[in-house]
Amino acid sequence: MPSAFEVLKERGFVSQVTNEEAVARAFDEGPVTCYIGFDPTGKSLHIGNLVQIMMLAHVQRGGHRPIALVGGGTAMIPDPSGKDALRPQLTTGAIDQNITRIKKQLSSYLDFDGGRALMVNNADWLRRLNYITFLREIGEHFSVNRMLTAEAYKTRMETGLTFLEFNYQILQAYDFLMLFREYGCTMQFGGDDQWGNIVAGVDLIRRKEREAAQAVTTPLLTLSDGKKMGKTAEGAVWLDPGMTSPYDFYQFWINVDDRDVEGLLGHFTFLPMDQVRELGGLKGEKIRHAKSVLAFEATKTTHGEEAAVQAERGARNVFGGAQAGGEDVPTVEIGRGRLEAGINVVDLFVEAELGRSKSEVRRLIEQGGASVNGERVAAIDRMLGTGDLDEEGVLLLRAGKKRFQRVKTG
RNA sequence: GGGGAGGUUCCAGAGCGGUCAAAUGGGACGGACUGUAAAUCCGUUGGCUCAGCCUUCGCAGGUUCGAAUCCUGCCCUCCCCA
Repeated sequence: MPSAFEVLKERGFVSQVTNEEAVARAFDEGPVTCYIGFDPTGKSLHIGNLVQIMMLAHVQRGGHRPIALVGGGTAMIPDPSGKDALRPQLTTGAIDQNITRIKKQLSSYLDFDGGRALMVNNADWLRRLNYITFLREIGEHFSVNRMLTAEAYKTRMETGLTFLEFNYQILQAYDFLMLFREYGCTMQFGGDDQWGNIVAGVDLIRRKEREAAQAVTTPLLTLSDGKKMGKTAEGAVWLDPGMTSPYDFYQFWINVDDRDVEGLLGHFTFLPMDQVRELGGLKGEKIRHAKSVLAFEATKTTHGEEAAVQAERGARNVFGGAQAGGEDVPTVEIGRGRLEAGINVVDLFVEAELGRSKSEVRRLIEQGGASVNGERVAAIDRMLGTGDLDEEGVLLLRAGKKRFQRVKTG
């Protein structure tokens, strides 16, 4: 059986490593405690966080102990790495609320039972930090000269960097030190953009504890079209089913570029690599099968098997040409009386959220991109009535090629 | 604290008294072609009671028949000096 580190490498999670030999040995020798930090600034994690989550999940399956650190303390400080804008500052109450939600989300991937995985909040130590003590014990180990030569800061030197942001790295290093002391955590993972911050922690542990901690970073996942993972026109793809429905989540994976399929299967499913390679090797139209496996597996781990089955069935119905698609297609309800009175197509499309404004929907119709029950809408003044409903009192709206909405009367 | 530059529609970036809902590029969206892929081509891209009207060019006032464009104050960003 391959070690957890071999699994990570094989699946494409590994980019930079502090000391590859030492890391490999650690994973061979026994349970390793490793951590990744998550930012609780949002109400939900999104697909961009999923690489890190899956990395922890794979490690846990290899018999090791992951720690998910949420930055309840650092959330109040912007991370200058790679970003050019400050993130909004939240109240501690809002952050604590987000943390609760994030933990719930993470438990779909990680098994927190009996301490097999841990979730900790750096607010526990950061918020009660004493400035002077901190400067004396931690600050003395950081060289400003060296920090300034780091890529993350160098670029920010052009546009300006506040003292607040400058401290981010120090606090993240301190987190690592605390986790090392409290939980024997000897390894930190993160995206490539975090390399500087992570290594700062490794250095701090060496200086304070004279121990060698390790760092492993993941390549920043960019898709073949150069876009950042998880961003769509609608914004991020969220893990919260209330923010991105399982159907849309499934669709996200179905719509990935052919060239990305194999890599994504490695990262976001637990399928054995033989199978991943086989699916990734499919050519031409056959690769759609690989995409449906990817979509199904990814949806299953995030939303559960039942939701995955539903999403798949809904997609098959609607794209396979079945009329109203059945319960599994995203649905909005509308009072039957509204249809009896007659409702304008444009209004209905807006209500079904297939367009942001009436102008947008009008444009859609004028360009021939809107259809009702599979028939192209010819004019913007088309009225819909009960005659457009099927036996079950349902009609199907379609915007463009792939956005569907089932309208049900109630 | 002093001096300089600047804040324009999703982003970048033109415009510097009317011809401006605002060039151009990117992105996004729609169509054709396809495989719910990519590439390519065409079109669209503030809102609405849509051949007209309304609201936008950091904020608040002012000049003018008329302002994104001129003036005043304020806020914010960046650069140089202290």
